[in-house]
Amino acid sequence: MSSSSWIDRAHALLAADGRKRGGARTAVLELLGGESCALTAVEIEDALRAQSSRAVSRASVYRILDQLECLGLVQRVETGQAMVRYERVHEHDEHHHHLVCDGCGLVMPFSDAGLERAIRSISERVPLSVSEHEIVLHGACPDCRDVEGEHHT
Amino acid sequence: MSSSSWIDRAHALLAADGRKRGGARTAVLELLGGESCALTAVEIEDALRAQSSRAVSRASVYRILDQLECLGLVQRVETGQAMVRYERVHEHDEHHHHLVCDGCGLVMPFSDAGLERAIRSISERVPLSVSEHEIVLHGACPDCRDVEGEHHT
DNA sequence: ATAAGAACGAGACTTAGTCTTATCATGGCT
DNA sequence: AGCCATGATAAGACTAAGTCTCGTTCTTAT
Repeated sequence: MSSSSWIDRAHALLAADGRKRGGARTAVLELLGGESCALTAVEIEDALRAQSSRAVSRASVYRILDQLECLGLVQRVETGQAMVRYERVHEHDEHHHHLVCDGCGLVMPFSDAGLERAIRSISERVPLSVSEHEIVLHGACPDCRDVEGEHHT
Repeated sequence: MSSSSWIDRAHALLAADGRKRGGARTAVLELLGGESCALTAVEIEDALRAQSSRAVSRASVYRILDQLECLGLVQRVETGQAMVRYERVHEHDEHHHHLVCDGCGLVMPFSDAGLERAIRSISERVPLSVSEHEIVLHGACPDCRDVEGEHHT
């Protein structure tokens, strides 16, 4: 199962970075390991409080996410929803991007080789050493499109 | 000059939408018309206050930007800098995207036909009617890259 | 000129995210 | 085992972007 291997890799990288173990970080890792798509810091805080597994304070959530981002274990995703989302990054995993429904806020992943190619080529021609990219396409999901058309029910 | 034609078009569309003229909106239009790249709401507020041309309250800035966005006159740009940027949209103008320096916050525009092609093709294959896209590549500008390497001055 | 309604300003309010400080846990060391 | 240095955590004050409300002022059609 790839999620537990991600957790293992995370623990290993953290140890290599000279970090000690702690209950809060372990809880966050386990939550992220079991999620395939992007969560906000607030969602993480709430989920942990609700799961009765272990509550983690807001400051810890942000600190832990920062550490994980520095180690390349999670990635920030800007969905234009006024808050940052985070999701785990797999080593070999194909890079994926996101579709956001502006109606209901639904976020879903997609990936495309042509897009990656285009971006790689741009990165070489531009006056900026590009470190990462994250593409978000906005639109309406099937449900929300239907609702829009229902001005006659 | 294309900026004044954008202002004219804006006034025309607003009138067609049944809106009356007002000093605050005119001031915002003139500022945006003279800017080629994206500004934040706060930058707009500050610029207008500083320019002695005409101060515009925060609520008005946001209200006006919303109206302009609805009419397709401005576009939101998510740069991942914890605040939204807005820039004017030209009818025929080729679509442009942005490079953001994570070191100093510099934002600069770029455009690429291959990228547009890739996105158009994705839009057709995805379970979401894509309405808009805005791509932001992150990295380090030449200045900031140099600074990073200067751990020995 | 007047009235209807749009535009505006002031400031209270909300909330994502940051920062501070005190307390707690961990693991090395004697 | 007991102590101590250091990193991890909790609680909540704080910052700032963005929203909301409501009373006032300005536009424009008649």
